[in-house]
Amino acid sequence: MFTVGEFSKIAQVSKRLLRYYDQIGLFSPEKVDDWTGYRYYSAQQLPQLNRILALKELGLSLDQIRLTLRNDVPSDEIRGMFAMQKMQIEQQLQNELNRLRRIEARLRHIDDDGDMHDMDVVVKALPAQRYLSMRDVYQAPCDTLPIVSEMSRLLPTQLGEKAFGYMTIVLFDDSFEPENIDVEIGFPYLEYKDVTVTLSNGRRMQVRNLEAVETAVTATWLGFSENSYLSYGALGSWVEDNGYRFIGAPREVFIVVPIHGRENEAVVEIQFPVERTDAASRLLS
Amino acid sequence: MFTVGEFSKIAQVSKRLLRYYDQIGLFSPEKVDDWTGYRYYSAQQLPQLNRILALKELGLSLDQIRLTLRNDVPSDEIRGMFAMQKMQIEQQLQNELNRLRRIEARLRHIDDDGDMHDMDVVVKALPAQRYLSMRDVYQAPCDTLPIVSEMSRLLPTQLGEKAFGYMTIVLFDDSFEPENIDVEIGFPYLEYKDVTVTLSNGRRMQVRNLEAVETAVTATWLGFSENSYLSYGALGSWVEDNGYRFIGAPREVFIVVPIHGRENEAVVEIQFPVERTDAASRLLS
DNA sequence: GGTTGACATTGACGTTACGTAAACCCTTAT
DNA sequence: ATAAGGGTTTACGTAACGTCAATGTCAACC
Repeated sequence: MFTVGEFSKIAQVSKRLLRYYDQIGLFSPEKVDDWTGYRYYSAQQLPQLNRILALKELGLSLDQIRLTLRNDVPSDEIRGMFAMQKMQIEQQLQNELNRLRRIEARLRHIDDDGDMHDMDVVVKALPAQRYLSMRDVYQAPCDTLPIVSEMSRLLPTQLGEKAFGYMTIVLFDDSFEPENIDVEIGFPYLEYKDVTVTLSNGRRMQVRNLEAVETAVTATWLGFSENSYLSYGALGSWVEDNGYRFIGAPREVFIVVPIHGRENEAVVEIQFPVERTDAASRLLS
Repeated sequence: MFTVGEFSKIAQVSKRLLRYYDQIGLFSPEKVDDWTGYRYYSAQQLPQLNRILALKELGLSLDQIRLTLRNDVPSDEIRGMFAMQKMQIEQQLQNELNRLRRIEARLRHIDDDGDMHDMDVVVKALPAQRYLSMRDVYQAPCDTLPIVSEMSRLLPTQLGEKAFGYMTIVLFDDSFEPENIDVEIGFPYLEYKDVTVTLSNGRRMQVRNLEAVETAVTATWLGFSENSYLSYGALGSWVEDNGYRFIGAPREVFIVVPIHGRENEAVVEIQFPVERTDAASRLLS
């Protein structure tokens, strides 16, 4: 029979831990003195504690460990728990590997002033939206300007100020060259009516559903200039390097639209729908 | 200018997060209304928030991120932080890989009743101790019994009951065969005197320092029998599988010494001094 | 039998990075 | 007038304990 202090020295764990495990009913002393409340452990309990510590090291939660120790749970459940934990670890491994690569990239891109010139890529989900838009092919990017400007004038007056989100364009062109671009220009429509709007060139804007994207790789930048298209390449390599793959048309959201003369106040976010590659998992084979 | 709700929708983060980052001084709105306390963010702040989110994804703590955003810290310090983070991730990767292997081993060893037949291996540090002991070569394991029994009689009476820890033997033999074994038998001595004890066969026990072990792989089992030696092999493969390497003489600590007729109450812990191999890191090359 | 020291007990607070309420304030639409 | 829908604070919960802090007991010494 050992007191907490003695037993904690033998097992090399803190006294607090032993009391804690007793409190949560995970590992209790063999005897507790009724009068003093002192805990008394026996040496024979040591292997049981070690099993707990070993399972904890495997990454199981104390709740899961409690399950494995009760012997009234079917073996399949226990096996399932371990299998689940295994999958979790594999997922973690992939994440860590990608993190490692990104860290190394950052490390390369810190200049002498401590500034980082990497794009800040954020992975997030995009909700489904209703989208009042028009798809067309334009000779050059600047050909879209009159259309955009007319939309910005017409829509708020015809359908209400607060009915729209930020201008969003969907790029259906998979060649990233700035000629004969196939794009859809429009605005998220926050109401549940179906409306059509006819522009001065006779073309119609219609409401459609812009599907949700589970995983989108996004980057936001300030200012608007011709070299914005360079970012597409950088984002492309980011996607490759981090074990993703494009699965849909990219979108551009104009939080602040570029106004002539104040282009550097523009804020644009590009969004690439992606899915995971399992390339990283081949490292484990 | 956006309120928290609007800005949180644009950036796809919770309002709580924005208020929290403001509170800890990591990312504050561009303007706060003096009267209502309302926070107002500008679209131009979005890239800064995205940088924070990107760095968080890399595993940096918010404190570290705060450092990288202040531009009065030397670039070397920032670089050092990233390098440190990189090392941490690499270490984590090794751990996860080992965990994965151990999980798979467990998974194989669960039988139909849900019981696990693996040894429960615990990695811990061993503190330095003073050690009253005697080293000798014995023909067979059972030859040690009279010595052990005489020690157990002599020491407490000559030097005090509480001066000793649990019987510990150090195995200098690297062939694990049970003949002509070179072992040191003794007890941790908790006082700071130098004493010698002479046994009936004329041999002397002396105090020496038993060095600390930074990393020891240990296993504890109940009962004492001849097949205990099997465990050495199992522990050996555990050590190999988990990226460790033996670097010293193993020890056996008898928490409860086996008494004739009550051998199954014995509790013995074996301790192998080890160090990490960098074998696992080759996966990353 | 009182004091001291070593050890035990419970309880509370700190850690990380927020989610989830609750309670309250402000403006606007019905 | 009141309900709705923003905003604001404050506080509590998370996982798994470490770290005090206040208090209680035990054994021994004077």
